[in-house]
Amino acid sequence: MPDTKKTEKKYNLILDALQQLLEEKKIQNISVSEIAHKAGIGKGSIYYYFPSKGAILDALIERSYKQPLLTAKKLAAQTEVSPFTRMAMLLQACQTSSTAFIKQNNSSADNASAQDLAFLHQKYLAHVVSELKPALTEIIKQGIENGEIHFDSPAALAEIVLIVIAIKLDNTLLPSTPTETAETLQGLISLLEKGTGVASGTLSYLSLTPYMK
Amino acid sequence: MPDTKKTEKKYNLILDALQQLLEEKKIQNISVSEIAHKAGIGKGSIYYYFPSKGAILDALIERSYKQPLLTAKKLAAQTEVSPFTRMAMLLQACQTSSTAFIKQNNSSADNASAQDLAFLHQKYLAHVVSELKPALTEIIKQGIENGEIHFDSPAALAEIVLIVIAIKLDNTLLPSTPTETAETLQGLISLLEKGTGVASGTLSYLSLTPYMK
DNA sequence: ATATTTTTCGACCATCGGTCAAGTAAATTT
DNA sequence: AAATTTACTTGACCGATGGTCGAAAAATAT
Repeated sequence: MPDTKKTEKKYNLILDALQQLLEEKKIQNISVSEIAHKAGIGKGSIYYYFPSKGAILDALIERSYKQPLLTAKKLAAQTEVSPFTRMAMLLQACQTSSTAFIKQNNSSADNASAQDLAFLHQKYLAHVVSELKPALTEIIKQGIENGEIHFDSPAALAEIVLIVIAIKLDNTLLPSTPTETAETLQGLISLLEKGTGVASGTLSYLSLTPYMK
Repeated sequence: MPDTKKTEKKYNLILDALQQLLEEKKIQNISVSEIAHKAGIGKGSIYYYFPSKGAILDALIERSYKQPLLTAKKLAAQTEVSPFTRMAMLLQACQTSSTAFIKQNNSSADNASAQDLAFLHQKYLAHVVSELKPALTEIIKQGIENGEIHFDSPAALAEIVLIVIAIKLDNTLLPSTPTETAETLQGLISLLEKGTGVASGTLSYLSLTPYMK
């Protein structure tokens, strides 16, 4: 099939258009016609490649996180590196992937706008957690085998960490002040250290800084 | 103001209508006219009581969680009861409040519908966590003073617990199998016990069962 | 060249959230 | 009780949206 390449090109063209528009306005205010115009194609063609407007967003999110998540997963295989280092790198990837997409303009104290793009953030959460959980689980599992981490359920631990971090790094799902966010993340690190029998300070350099402004 | 009663009646009439409709279809497919019709009033009147469609939803959520959250908060003041008991009761309230609203029809494996009502669940999360955090913080704080709990940052701990529990109890934000959910919640309890210097098994009776089917 | 399939397109449709002028009912003033 | 002001109701109306469709144009096959 020679059209696969061409199809994929158009496909990505549409995603590019949406991504561009997404940087200056929120989703609900972006019309399909607008996406088509930006992509330089007719509106009808959009629906040749995507079944609905929401599907375009889904595809864009998946494309956006494909690369960072891929590299994050590779970390799980690098058994020669300390689990903590790998964990830090993985969370770093998690963090950069979040800031990549959460650039929405929070201009006014518009309470309605925050709700409009709620499901965008929700999708980000679901995507990141589900994709990263296996990798982090593997890392923790190896840390347990090494005797560096003490905990019964690596998968549960991975999920807990990812949930809290993903939610707190994306400050829109549960809006907090910078101080609050920092406190919660610091609390998580402290809880992890004490809960997994790791020396205090071992995880402190994970230094997660939430997206601000 | 004698109109407060009448106004409130109409106000609640609209919320009743939305709540009713919400049991058979998802929000995005419920029109304002439909709400008005169900409430037996003109469409224009809706906008006399609410500034937007989203505001109706907000109000409904707030009304739905008002009572359970109120009783949950009162638990914080009952200093004569053990912090763990109060914590369990609070989480119980959290749980019932979730099942009260998460009765959406999950008929088919329709991936699109699940995403449509994403922000409904997102609002639930934000509401529950922000409302319950102060109460749980207070309980933990008292447990620390009693010497029953050992942890530096009660507020952080409260938020972490609420985030994980709220997300896992509402199985739509991050869909998991029952086994996974149970594992994560059990992992959280275990992490809490070890992380806060509490004897193993102390928190086990929190026994959180997620909403299923 | 002809036939067939794939892709493009924008006019068109139903519907939506929200506005508004006009009207009615209720309270308040005189 | 009449007049006036205020509180409330309403459905026609508006601009805009997501999505459809048949027709045309490109591409491909025969």
